[in-house]
Amino acid sequence: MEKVVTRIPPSPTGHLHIGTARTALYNFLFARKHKGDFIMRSEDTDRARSTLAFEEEIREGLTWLSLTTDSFSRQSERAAIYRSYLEKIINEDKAYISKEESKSNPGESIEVVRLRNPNIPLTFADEVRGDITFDTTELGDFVIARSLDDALYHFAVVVDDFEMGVTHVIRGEDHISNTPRQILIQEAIGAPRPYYAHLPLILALDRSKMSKRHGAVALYQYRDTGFFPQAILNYLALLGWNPGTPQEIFSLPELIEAFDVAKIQKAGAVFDIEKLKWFNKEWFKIVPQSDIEPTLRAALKKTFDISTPDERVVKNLIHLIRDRSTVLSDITKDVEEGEYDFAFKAPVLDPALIKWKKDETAKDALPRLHEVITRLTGATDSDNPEAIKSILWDYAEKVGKGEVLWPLRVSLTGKEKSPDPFTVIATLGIPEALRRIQNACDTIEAS
RNA sequence: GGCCCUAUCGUCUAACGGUUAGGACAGCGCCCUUUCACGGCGUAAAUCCGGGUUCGAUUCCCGGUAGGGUCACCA
Repeated sequence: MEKVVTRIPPSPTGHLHIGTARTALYNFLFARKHKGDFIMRSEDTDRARSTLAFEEEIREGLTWLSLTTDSFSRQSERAAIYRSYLEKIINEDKAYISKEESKSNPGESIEVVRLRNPNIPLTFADEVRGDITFDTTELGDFVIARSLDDALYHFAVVVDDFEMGVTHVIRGEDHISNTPRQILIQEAIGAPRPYYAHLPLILALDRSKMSKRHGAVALYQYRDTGFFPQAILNYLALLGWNPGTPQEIFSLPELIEAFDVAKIQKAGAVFDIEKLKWFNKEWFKIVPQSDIEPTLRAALKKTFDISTPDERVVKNLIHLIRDRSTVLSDITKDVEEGEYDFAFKAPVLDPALIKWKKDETAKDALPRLHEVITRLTGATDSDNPEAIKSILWDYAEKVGKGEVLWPLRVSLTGKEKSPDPFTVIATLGIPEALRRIQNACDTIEAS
């Protein structure tokens, strides 16, 4: 069997769209699944609107997603190739040069190239939708080049796909109506017909094609708010495709393994940021530490001006962050808002907060805190909350969990809300915890 | 408007003629942790409508309806 080749042909006239990212993903998955190639082609034949900056952003975006390509080319550098094909089919009278008035510059006379349309009904097989039939008559002798040296999109695409050995064209549903004219061109240049698979569109809330007016559509916007590439890939894969099993969390290798064109959805799918957030939350628990750590360190430096934080605390804090965060930017936000103050700042204690019950005074908590100090003093330090819990749990159960745990937690963090006391102690280490509890006792006595 | 595509909970989807129409996200409720978060359990919520075909249609066919895409000397 011939080697599978898929492609992603973005035109560098805008940011990397989330829909383009998904199309790239599906092409990537299919190619990798079949041990084929996945190539990228910059469709920059519209010189006026294409920029190198966008091209670069698109390439970087795909790299960020780990969607590696096997080759890269630019249509703007292939004019000679298009010209040779144009000359060939003109010689064969399958296309012709037509002198007409320029539409873009009225008054100017130009020689465009038009395809001789055989005006036939045309049916092609779509891997996701089955047979689709068009009457090509309505296309007329459509223009395929502005001039011999200036091929238009459809012509360039067909020549390139042929020259590059593309076997499977997997693209958005918005290209269905482009397919008949591309097939006509294929037949004119004698190219074989690739397999086609037209993907359902990604829709906005109002079920129209997702575009700028609907908010964030560019990949970089999701990267910037702190979504993991793993989560984006995972979500995008399941938006319009399903594995046929209840599994939802997929790594890229797992997606390659599970991917199957037959399970691509026909109907458009609404992009739901809430579900994306859920995927990100799940991935927060499993991404490598190196995906989280730089953000944490930057936040610590910014908020606390700590450039060399206690490594034990950082390590333990990352565990906490993993199941308390949704997007990476939560780290910065939470650090700024004081969520993790307890880890780096001794608390300023409000004795009134120590009281567990309304009719208590802060001083009532003193003997309990002293008992905690006694127990902790002889204990082995650990950064496992469970181990810390076992030191104190039986006492807390005996005296009353609220009676012990609430004042303890408040002395450690000074806050109304925080992680549980065992986790806090495990994070800080027993010596620091002891200092804080002792300090709390002193404050209470002085009040 | 012409052409093309599509139609299961609010959203993503499963069920390729026979199911109490399943799961996930979001929502709601309860439990756990005597704080927050995490977690666990539960609940509500759907086959667009009308005709066929069939013993039997979410499923197959036709027609409506609705939504979407596309109609360049853009890509």
